Amino acid sequence: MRIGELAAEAGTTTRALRYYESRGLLPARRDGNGHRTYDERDLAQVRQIRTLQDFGFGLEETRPFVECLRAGHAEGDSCPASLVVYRRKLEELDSMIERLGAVREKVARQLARAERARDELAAGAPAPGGPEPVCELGGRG
Amino acid sequence: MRIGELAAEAGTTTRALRYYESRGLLPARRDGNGHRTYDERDLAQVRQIRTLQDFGFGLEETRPFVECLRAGHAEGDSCPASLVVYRRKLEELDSMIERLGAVREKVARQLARAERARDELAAGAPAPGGPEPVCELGGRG
DNA sequence: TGTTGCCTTGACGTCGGCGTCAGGCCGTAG
DNA sequence: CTACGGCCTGACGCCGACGTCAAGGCAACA
Repeated sequence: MRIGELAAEAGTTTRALRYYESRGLLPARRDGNGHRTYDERDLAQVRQIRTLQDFGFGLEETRPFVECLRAGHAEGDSCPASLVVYRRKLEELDSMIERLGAVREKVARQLARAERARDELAAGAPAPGGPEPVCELGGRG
Repeated sequence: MRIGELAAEAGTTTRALRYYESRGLLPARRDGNGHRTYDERDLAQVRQIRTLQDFGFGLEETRPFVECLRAGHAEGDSCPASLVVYRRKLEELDSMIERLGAVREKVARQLARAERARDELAAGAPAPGGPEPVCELGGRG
């Protein structure tokens, strides 16, 4: 199969596949015309790459999985190096989720505080210490 | 105050401040030598930018807050446009956290499955359907 | 014989938020 | 006089994963 067909089968583009090759992730045979040719094993490798990328893995992080497939394993995560990447990614995900959760709480508290201040201003005091500043400097009306 | 001092006070760099200016976020007066001069209000604006960036806001997202401060408000989130950004960011954070949580579970399940397969292979069958493929192609030993 | 379609290589563009370097001005301290 | 520090502008570099364009080759089909 040629590069266009592989791209279609794997749900990606020819540009991405050439890029993988340039990174040493997807070596290609050539036919008489100099065109790249691939087989089912290459398709499995590309699918492995796409799956991991959907999980947020960087290209380099997919390398152990691809090499594991090329070594003949049925699954890309049958090799120790792949498991190491899994574990590292789990730690990354946990710390990212924790950080994002903390930020979420801070933003939520800021929003609640700002809304409270706005409501109090609207309800009670129509100018406690001078004229109100005008929001939206460059308003379009 | 000049740009170096402002950068030190705000915990950033002169390069970042000039970048903000180039984006129209931080207009600067000039002294006789053509040097940028700033006051306390500029400092407050820069601090607002940094705080939001620590929360993961992009520069453009800080703009309503900065303009709100420049309009004379004591807080950058006293204006409706800032609240809109808060709410949008909360939604983004929620969906990101949800996505990451789902990915985390998938990766954890993949890891568990792969470890189980490895253990079963090590314990039971030392070659059920042919020779084992060799992991780590380019091993360094 | 042209036209389409797929392929090739090479190289520059994208996005964000700056870092870093080059070349030069201004004021001050030794 | 010279060195140094801080400032100026302008421009290229960086990271990741490609997108996009240019210029050309080769095969099939009308």
